[in-house]
Amino acid sequence: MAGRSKPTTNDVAKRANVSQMTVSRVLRGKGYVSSEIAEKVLKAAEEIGYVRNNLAGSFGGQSTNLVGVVIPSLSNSVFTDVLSGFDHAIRDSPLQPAIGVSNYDQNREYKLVRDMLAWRPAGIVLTGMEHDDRTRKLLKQNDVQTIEIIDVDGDPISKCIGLSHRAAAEEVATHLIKRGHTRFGYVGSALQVDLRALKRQKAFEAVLEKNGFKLERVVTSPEPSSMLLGRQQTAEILQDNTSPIALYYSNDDLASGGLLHCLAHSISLPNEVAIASFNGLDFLEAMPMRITTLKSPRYEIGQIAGRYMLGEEIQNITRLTGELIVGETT
Amino acid sequence: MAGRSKPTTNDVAKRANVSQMTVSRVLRGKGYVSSEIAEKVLKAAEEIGYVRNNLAGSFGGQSTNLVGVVIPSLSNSVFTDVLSGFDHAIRDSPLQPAIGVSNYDQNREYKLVRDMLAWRPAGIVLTGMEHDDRTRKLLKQNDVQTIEIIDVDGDPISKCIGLSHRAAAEEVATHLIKRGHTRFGYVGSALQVDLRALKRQKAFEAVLEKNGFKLERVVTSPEPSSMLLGRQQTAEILQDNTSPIALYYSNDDLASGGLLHCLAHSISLPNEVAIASFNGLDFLEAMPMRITTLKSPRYEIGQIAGRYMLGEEIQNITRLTGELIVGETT
DNA sequence: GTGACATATGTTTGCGTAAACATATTGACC
DNA sequence: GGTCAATATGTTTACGCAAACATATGTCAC
Repeated sequence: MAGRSKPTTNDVAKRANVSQMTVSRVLRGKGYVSSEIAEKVLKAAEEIGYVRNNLAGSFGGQSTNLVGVVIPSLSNSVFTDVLSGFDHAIRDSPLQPAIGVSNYDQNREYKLVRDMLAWRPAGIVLTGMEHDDRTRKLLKQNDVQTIEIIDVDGDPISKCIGLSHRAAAEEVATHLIKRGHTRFGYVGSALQVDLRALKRQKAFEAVLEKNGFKLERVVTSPEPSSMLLGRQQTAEILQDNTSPIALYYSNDDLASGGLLHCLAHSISLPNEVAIASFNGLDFLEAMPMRITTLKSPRYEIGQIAGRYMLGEEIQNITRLTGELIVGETT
Repeated sequence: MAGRSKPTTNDVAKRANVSQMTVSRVLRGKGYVSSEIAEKVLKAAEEIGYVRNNLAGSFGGQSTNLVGVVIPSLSNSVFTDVLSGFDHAIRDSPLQPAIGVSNYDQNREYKLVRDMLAWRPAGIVLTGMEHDDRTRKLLKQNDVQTIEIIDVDGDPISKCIGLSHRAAAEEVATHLIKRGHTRFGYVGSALQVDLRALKRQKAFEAVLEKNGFKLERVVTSPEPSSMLLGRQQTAEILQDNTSPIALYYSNDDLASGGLLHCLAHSISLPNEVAIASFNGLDFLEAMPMRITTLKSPRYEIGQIAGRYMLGEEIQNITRLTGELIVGETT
């Protein structure tokens, strides 16, 4: 039973006294096999604990049912939300995701892609539009289905799906200006690594300037985002602040920290300080006050990426729109 | 360049005017090859965009460097934290995780395991101790390294690592009793699906009864956990409540919702209502008040599971201990 | 009863890599 | 100058599956 090497179709064949090919046919339910023989074969397979060897089976063909998915981090629910959507889309298909975590490192991403291509995957999913040149070259040379997710501001390798982070920031900036805010600040973290946040900051600032305003205060930190960091950064950015100011945060975690800071210091929202952010994560709904944010269609991005892997046709650039959630903080 | 099928060592060999075997040797850096030829081969490989075909290469051997990891959900940071630890441990090794999401469904878990075994993985990581009998049988028949994570209350298939959820609940119950609480309630969600939460509830109740107390109120919901649900459930469990009561929540999300409910209704903590929970997720640190919780060693669990996959020896049952974080809510 | 066609089985072959098994060629040392 | 070992290359083969290509039987229409 626990023999050295794993049983093959040949072992099953011997046990069932048929040819290897008949076993293959029975196991795949393809081709003509009488029910008696089929039964015999299934029994034999069951008895010796046969499990198909995909390695052997697939390598005649050109690709496997593995899909390489590279994301920057597993501890940011933006990416796990996308993964959930992706998984949902492919869950009842033969596709199987192999996940790699790049840690926001383009070199690591390259290595992951290289290793994944060795498995002749059905496709590759990358996060963002910024990649090592070697990655782009590799993916263009090998004709795997490739899709870049989350961001669409840039030149895609092949397909891409996401939202325009520029447009997202512009929408929030416009909203704040319409609301009558005249002084602005920005709170961000890990910008050298989160290139999409950087795009948002730039776009936000551009809208301000086009309207005769400017980004008066900016506080950024190299540390990863967290509510706690947001509290600290908000305390910092509001130091010596006297007139009302609208703060744009690079994400919900920081913004929530900002909200808690204001509540703890009895700062009136949105009169003294306004808060707006990006992502629209679920946990915001339970905060003591609704934060204005732009909800990104994360789950949907994953789903569409999954459906693309299943063969559904999509445009080269699929631009989804976020939803501006106007809360009580602006 | 973008020929029909992908280049093989043979194609490289022809281009470099050497034998296929020499190419193989160069690419693996194994065996004797002169530096001139090595250079020629590398150049040729580069030019035609050669990528190794793992399928062909591995199937002579007995297993691949893929590791199948099955988790119940990607939207619960408990599991993604474990994944992070796992990824951290194997990141610089050749191992590559293939992730499957079971949705707390043992039948789906079985199918995922079956599909994964077809890839001759170096190992399989399962979540929890409760599995379909077919899953257990399959894993015992095929001698893949298997490790069950997060829970250790049960009979492991092979190895397991986690914490005793019984012990965790007992510690919290004991703490609450020591603090002088005399009336108790329980708030939980998705218990038909989260078997570990159920274990905690049972163990919690057992300690109470051993000490002459009982679980006076219980509110559970089939919905997935969220802060919002926690708020609603807390409102429900406190309805018509007059004397002080200590509430044990099945996790931090619900407990945080409970905290927000109490703060919003000016219920004094921990005098009128005490709150304790399980997991110790990071976001608790930014809540307006510190919640008493038992911090589970999630990252560490993942790390050790990863190291086991790399060949490190571990005990059959590795029981880590959680850390009781005594906050301001008890 | 003779094709024609569906049904049921078997045989051969190839996929890309690396192990195992050859040869050559060099050079070091006595 | 001959022996031995290290170095450098080539040839053959196996790995497990399924496609492609054989045969067989059976069954139905005319």
